[in-house]
Amino acid sequence: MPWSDDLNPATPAYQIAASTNQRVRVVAGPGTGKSFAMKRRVARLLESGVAPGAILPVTFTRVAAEDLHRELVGMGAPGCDDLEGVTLHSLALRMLMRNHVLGATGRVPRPLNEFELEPLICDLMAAHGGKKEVKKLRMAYEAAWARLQHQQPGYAPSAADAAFQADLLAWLRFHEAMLIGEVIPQFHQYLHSNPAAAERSEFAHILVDEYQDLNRAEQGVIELLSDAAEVCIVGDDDQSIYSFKHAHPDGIREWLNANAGADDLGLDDCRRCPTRVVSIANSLIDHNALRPVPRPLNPMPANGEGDVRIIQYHDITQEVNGVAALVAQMIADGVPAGDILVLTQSRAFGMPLYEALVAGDVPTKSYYAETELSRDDAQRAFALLKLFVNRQDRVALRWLVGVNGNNWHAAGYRRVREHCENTGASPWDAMTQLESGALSLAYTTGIVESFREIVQELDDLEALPDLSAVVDHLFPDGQDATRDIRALALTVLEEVEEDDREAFIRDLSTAISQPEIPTEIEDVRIMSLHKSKGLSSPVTIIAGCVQGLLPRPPDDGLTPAEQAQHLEEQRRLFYVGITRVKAAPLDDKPGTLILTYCQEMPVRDALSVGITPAQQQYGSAILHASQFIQELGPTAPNPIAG
DNA sequence: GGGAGAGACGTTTTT
DNA sequence: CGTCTCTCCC
Repeated sequence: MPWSDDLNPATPAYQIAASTNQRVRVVAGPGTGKSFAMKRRVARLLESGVAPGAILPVTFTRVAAEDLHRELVGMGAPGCDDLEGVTLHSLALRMLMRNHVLGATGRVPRPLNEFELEPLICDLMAAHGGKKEVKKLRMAYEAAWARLQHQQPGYAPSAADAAFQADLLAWLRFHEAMLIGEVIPQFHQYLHSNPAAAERSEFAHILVDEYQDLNRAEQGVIELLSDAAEVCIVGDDDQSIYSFKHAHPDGIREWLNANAGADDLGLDDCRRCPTRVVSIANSLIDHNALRPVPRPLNPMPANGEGDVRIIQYHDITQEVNGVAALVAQMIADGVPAGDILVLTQSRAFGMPLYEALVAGDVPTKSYYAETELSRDDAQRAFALLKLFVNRQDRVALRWLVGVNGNNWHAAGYRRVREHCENTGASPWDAMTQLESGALSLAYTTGIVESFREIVQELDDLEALPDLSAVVDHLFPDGQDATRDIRALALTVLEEVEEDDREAFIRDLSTAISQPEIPTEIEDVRIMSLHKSKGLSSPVTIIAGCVQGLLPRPPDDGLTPAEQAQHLEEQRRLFYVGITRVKAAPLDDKPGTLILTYCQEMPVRDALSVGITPAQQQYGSAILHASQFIQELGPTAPNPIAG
């Protein structure tokens, strides 16, 4: 199918696909068809003979990357099979590993799993003011890199920050690893200091989706890859919801300043949502006073008005049961389960809702954060597997020798590390010597004992006939803690060459950190508002619309200006949520949006979710409807009691 | 190094 | 209300 098929040259979608300007910015609201326009642009490039390898389509998440690939394959554009959307993170890792960058910087691109941070924190806490302080310092370190602060004139870390960074880097170097938050900055630094690097002119065309969610370092990487490229960025400042990773809506707003002469295009017709949803979405986002250029969405009358309901329940139990009953009823009425999307910003609503749906025999899939490695047993087995594949995996060894001890046996491990740094021995070799008595160090009784067990377990694993037996041994059948990771490991094993340990551990790690998203949706999906970005669904339910949860209160110590920005981002989050609704003008059922909230929940739940109840009675916290419900404006329906 | 008890604080989102 | 973290003491 030619790229311009069914495209009217007078429409912005055509211009986005057709523009040959070196720089193009597209600001496009939810449901206005930006992915469609992007896809056509890529198709045009491929049809005009651009090599797939010269095109870099950057997407924000893995889901979006797979989505783009699938749609291009569906269009049958030439060479589309070789064209993959990538996340910046995966691109950075690939390029860092491909080059001898490691030699130059002394760093190894082996990212640390979340759970592997624990021993790092304990190793640093004694010298840097305790666990909490170390966590804070680490976040500040990553934040400074994400914002490229070191490139700002006059930036100077405090003495305490500098001391911490030196120790952190020494730890990471010694353990041959990298923080996840360092991957992009390291890549940025490599590109920045190597103007002649091949990567800087590897791409002739760069397309960036969800640009508003990139932080400074990520934007900088795009700039550094753009030496010889036509660049098209696409996004929407009204959907910028990733300030926690230091993205800011001003990035896309101010992009034109740095790219004079760029084409500036926009898409405003909301082809996705019913008209009433468009109307309340416009009313809501209008409350964001910091927007320099308001861009209301145009409703499409052909989409129909839609079915919008706002329901208040008495307490959280009734809300959970009420929503579960609504879903069950809709399915009984013939709505496919895969057409229903349930969004809630907190596990306190999400998990009981999930359980209520499952209990009611509704096919449901929960998309809350990866659970494979949430249990200690699973973490231990996974670390053991890493060490089984590579005895020199220093992070895995550090984790395993410390896991049983108070503060991860920091005192004893410090002696081992000092010994290694003085002699050049690897931790594995030093531990082996300690174990045999060839070496003796103070305070190491505990870790040597742990090491003995580890060696025994590894010997047991080596005695097994193949990898599948190893998986079976590490993640035994029928155990709750390791059920998820067992299933995943078995799937990965099927795809891997006979007993290729390295490939197995690599693919398993990928599968854990970047889970596959099913293409065929047959279940009710339940997830956070953040995860819902990019999705759309004929029935969208947002539960838990209460003040304190949505919006969440600002962190302590923010300036009034920062508090205002926080509130606006929370509002954008709700905006993203309500604009997931897809009109179904051809079916007999209208696009449906249901917003629910409740008046009470147990104080214990409220506290554990981060709500500090202003009032409480008989152990229940008194809750109030989200202020955003009011802000939906006069076209919103009146709330009803459920 | 490790255990007992007092005290602080609580969440959510991605690669 | 629970859980994690820190301090004190052996």
